[in-house]
Amino acid sequence: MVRVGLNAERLAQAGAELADEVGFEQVTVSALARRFDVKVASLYSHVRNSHDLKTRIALLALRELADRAADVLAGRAGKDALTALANVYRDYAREHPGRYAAAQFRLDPEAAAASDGARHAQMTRAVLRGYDLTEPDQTHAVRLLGSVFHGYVSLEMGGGFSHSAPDSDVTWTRTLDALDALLRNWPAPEA
Amino acid sequence: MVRVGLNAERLAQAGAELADEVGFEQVTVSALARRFDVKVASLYSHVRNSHDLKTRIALLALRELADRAADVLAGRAGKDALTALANVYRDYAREHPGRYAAAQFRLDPEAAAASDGARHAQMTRAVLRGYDLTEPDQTHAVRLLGSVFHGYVSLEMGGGFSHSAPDSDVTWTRTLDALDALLRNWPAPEA
DNA sequence: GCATTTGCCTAAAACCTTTAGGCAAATTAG
DNA sequence: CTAATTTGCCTAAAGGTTTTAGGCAAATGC
Repeated sequence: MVRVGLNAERLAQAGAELADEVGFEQVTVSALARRFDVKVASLYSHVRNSHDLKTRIALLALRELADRAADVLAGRAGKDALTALANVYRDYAREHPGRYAAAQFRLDPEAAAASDGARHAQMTRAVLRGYDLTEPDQTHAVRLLGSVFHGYVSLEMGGGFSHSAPDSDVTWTRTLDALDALLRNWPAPEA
Repeated sequence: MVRVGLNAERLAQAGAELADEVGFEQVTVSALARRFDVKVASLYSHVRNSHDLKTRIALLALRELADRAADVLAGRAGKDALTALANVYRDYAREHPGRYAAAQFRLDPEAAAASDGARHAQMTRAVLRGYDLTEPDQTHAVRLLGSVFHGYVSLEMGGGFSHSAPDSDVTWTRTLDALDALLRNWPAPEA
C-alpha cells in the first residue's frame, strides 16, 4: 500500500490532461482512478463527487486561460490587443480541447464566484480601453466580444466550418477586422 | 403485455421533452424507459444506443429550429430579417433549453449530413441578401452571425450576463444594432 | 516511541448501458 | 378466417460508474 500522493489539485490537473485526451464528457472518477492506478473510492477523500471534480477542472482551465490572456495583453492595445486576446481563446481550444470544454462547464454560483470569470471580463474591458466607448456601451461590447470568441471557437471546434471554403483562418482574420471596425465605429441605439 | 407503441420518432420527441425538463445531459435511455413505463431493454429495438438517441433528439431540435426560422423569415428582409432570425435562436433556447443544448450535440459526419444544418446556413445567407456583400464575404458573415447567435445565447443561458447591469435584453438589442451596422458597412480586409 | 491524522483499501448498494434470447401481440398471406 | 411471420416488449445477465461506510497502514506530530 504505497501512497501515490493524491490531492485535489493533482486530481484536477490529471483530470484536465485526461479531458484533452478523451474529451471532457468522458472524464470520470473511475477513469481518473485508473490513471493513478488507485481504487475508485480513494478519490472520494479528495473530491466530493463527480461534479466537484469537473468543477475543479473547469476552474483550472479558466485560470490557465486568464493567465494566458494576462500574458499577451501586457504591452498591447487597440486591434493588436483585440487580436491577441481572441487568439488566446482560439489557440487554447485547439491545444486543449478538453480543457476548453471544461471552461464551458456550467458552474454553480459559489464556484462561479470563486472562479477567474471576473478576470476574463476585466481583460476584455482592458482591450476596450483602446476604443472610445462609454459605459454602458463598454458592457455591451464586452458581452459581444465574449459571444463572438466563444461562439466562433466552439462552432469551429465542432467542425461547423470545415468542409466549406474559404478556410476558417481567413474568416477568423476577417472577423477580427470586422470587430475592430465595429468597435471603432460603435453605432448609437436605433430609433 | 400491452404494447405502448414505441418507435424512434416518439422516443426522440419524448427525449426532447425530457431534455427540457431535466437537461440534455440527464437524458438517459433508462429515464426515457421510465417515462414510458417500459423496461429499459425495450428501447433498444428502436434506438441503437444512447448516442443514437441523443443524435435523434439533436436532429429533432435542429429541424424545429430551422422550421421556426423559415417561418419568421418569410416576407422579411434587412434588419427586420436579421432580428427575427436572431430571436428564433434566443427564444427557442429559452423555451426549450434542453432541446437547444441538444442542437449543440456534436454529430458524427453522417448524422450531420442528414441534419438540417445546411438549412440553417442557407437561411442566414438569405438574411444577408438584404445587405450588399459579395462572396466570399457573405460566407465570412454567415460564420460571424452564427458565432454571435450561438455564443450570445449560450453565454446568456449559462448565466454569464445575469447579476450585472445593464439587462441582457438591452445588450441583445444593441448587439443586433451593431451587427446590422457592421453588415451595412462591411470592412475590406486590412493590410 | 506513541498518538493522531491521513490516505488508500475492501465491501456493497444503486443506477445506467448493452446484448441475448423468449413469448405474445399485431400484421400479412393464403 | 386461420396460419405464418414479423414486431414489440419482456426477463436475464454482464459490465461499468457513482457514492457511502468502515478498516488498516503509512505519515506526521508531540
